[in-house]
Amino acid sequence: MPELPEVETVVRTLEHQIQGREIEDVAVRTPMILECDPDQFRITLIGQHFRTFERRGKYLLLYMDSVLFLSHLRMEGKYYLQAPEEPLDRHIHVIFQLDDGRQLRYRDTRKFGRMNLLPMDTDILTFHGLGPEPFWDSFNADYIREYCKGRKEPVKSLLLDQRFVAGIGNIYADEICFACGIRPGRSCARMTKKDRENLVTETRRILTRAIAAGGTTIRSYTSSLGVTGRFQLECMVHEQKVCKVCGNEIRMKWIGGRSSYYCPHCQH
DNA sequence: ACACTGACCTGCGAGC
DNA sequence: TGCTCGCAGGTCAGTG
Repeated sequence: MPELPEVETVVRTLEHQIQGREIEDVAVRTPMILECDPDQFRITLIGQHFRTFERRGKYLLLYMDSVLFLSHLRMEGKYYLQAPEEPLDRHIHVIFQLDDGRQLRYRDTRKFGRMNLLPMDTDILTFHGLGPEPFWDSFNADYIREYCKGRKEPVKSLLLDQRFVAGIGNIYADEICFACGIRPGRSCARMTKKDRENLVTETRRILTRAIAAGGTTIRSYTSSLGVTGRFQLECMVHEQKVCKVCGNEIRMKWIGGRSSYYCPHCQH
């Protein structure tokens, strides 16, 4: 389940591996992965080079010569670089033949991921209604106070709302709440000034550490290109049984349709 | 305007 | 052993 740190890791790994490579051919085996016409997708991408690599929220932005190739991994999407002779399986949905003989393969067991082609000048600041990146100056305590005016939703739901802040998913939302000592179900209207300041600081601290660790590996998830995240060793509450700080039992509650883990002793 | 729910998918593990 | 069922979760459309 790639969140911001995993997507960042994938973008940087792809940049290292395929920057400057040309797409010679595209095979779309599962059209539903695309949000555009498969033939148009193929024809547009053939002959294009991978130029620059960026991330916005959980979206991968691959700037080609004259088109922006957008990819969202959703839950289980992964990219692999493989030789053409390596066997395909039924979960590989899109194959890009590169000019160095390798193939960039998109694999996604649940077919949740999506790809699209957009104009080069697409405004990625406002795109898909995404809120600020956690590391932008505009994500600050005052912004949170303003955003929360008239809202009562749980802090956990707020963190998962991509219009509030871009890139946080279920795992990191739990971890951020724990780091702030806030129960995930607490109304965002009941955050103090100190809570809002902590939310900014802890969000950045946790995401920075996770990026440094190469993202999270949880359940069967391994990030693309053979890179295995190591952040799961650092999870304090998500899918944990016992609190690493106080030793109390970690509880799980359903919040906003998501499983949410918290320590009833450390979080209020 | 905000908040909540279900659909989209498939694999896996629990329970019968 | 083999079946069913619930769960995992990011996003978005639909509903209240």
